[in-house]
Amino acid sequence: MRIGELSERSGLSRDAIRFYEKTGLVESHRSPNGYREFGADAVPWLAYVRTAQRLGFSLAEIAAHGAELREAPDSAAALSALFAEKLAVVDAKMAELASLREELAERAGAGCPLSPDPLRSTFGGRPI
Amino acid sequence: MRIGELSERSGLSRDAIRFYEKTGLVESHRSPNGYREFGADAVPWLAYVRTAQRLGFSLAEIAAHGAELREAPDSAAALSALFAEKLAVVDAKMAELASLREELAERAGAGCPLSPDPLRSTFGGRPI
DNA sequence: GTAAACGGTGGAGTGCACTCCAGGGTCAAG
DNA sequence: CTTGACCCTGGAGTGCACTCCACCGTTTAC
Repeated sequence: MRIGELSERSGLSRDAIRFYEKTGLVESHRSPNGYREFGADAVPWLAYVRTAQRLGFSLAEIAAHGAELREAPDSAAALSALFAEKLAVVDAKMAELASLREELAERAGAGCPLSPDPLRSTFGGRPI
Repeated sequence: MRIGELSERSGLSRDAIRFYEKTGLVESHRSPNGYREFGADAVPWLAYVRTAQRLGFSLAEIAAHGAELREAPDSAAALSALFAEKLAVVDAKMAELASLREELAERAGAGCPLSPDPLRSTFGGRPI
């Protein structure tokens, strides 16, 4: 598929896709006329990129992950290790998010009294 | 406390703190000599800011949340609503992260067969 | 054959979140 | 009274992640 179709299907701008290609986040080969040609894989891959990005991973990190995937010896064991590693990163983020959530949940619960300065009562105890 | 101490205690640079103050992320009053004076609350608040930031919230969003907290009518009901709202945002992020995690966990599990192109097998089915 | 739709490149510009000066005032210790 | 640690402001610069633009070639439809 060419860049226009990928743009529509991924919801990313053409410029963004070209930028991603330049930074190694997505691959393409070129038609004889010089047009980029993307595989069908590009669509879910870009969706993954967006999700990971929204969750606070930089494009560099995501690109590194993609490169590792591509370069990994194609053995189940090696790939399992790779994914386990990423899993740990995601789990760490989830834990952070959980503690943030907890802090908020405490406040949202049945009318807890609040001091004149909400911050004091909210974050004065255990720092998040 | 002055900016140097807050910098040490929060792990943020003086410049970053001054920048945060300029954008309304943290408040201070001034000593007669013009020095910024921060309350003890600033330390846990800045820790919260950093955590939220790492999790993909922009400084503008965090500042808005802080402002809402400060401006909220000091009634338990209003604040509960405020926190419940933030809670929903955090929960949405957790859900995204969970689906990312699931995708990774599937791969990391006992040797699942992989096609020549790992991406196809990883993301070819349901886009994340 | 020409117009519209699509593609290419290079480079400038944008917004965010800082970082790094330069130039200068404040304050406690020696 | 000077030295050093600390603070101020304003402005320039940086890295990331794009976005916009001008100018040009290609392909498709009429």
